[in-house]
Amino acid sequence: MPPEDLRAEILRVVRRIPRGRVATYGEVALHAGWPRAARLVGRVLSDLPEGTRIPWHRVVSAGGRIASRPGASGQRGRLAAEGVAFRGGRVDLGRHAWRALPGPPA
DNA sequence: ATCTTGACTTCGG
DNA sequence: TCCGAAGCCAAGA
Repeated sequence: MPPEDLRAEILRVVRRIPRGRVATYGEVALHAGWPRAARLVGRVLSDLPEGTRIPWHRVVSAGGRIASRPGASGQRGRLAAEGVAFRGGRVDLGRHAWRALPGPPA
């Protein structure tokens, strides 16, 4: 599957992440059909226009950490506005993971 | 064609 | 828990 289709597929996956839940880059890549393309997910999201309706803020790094980049704090704010709980600077995946439960048992 | 650079992940110390 | 190294895929120089 060429990168162009992969991009569309990634965006499709991100769009289905429900409000109040989060998914990791690796997970999005997995659901898009590219198990090891986590970095590409980040690349695709970085190309999104400012006014996009894609819920890019619901995509976080492994373990619920917010990816380092300019604007990271804004992402946290958006998530908090959706009711996502944080614990020690990390998203509480035990309560807000979209599907899998990568973190240790609560 | 080779090297560097990322909104990444996992493993080992 | 924090840090560094290695593996990862694509794009740009």
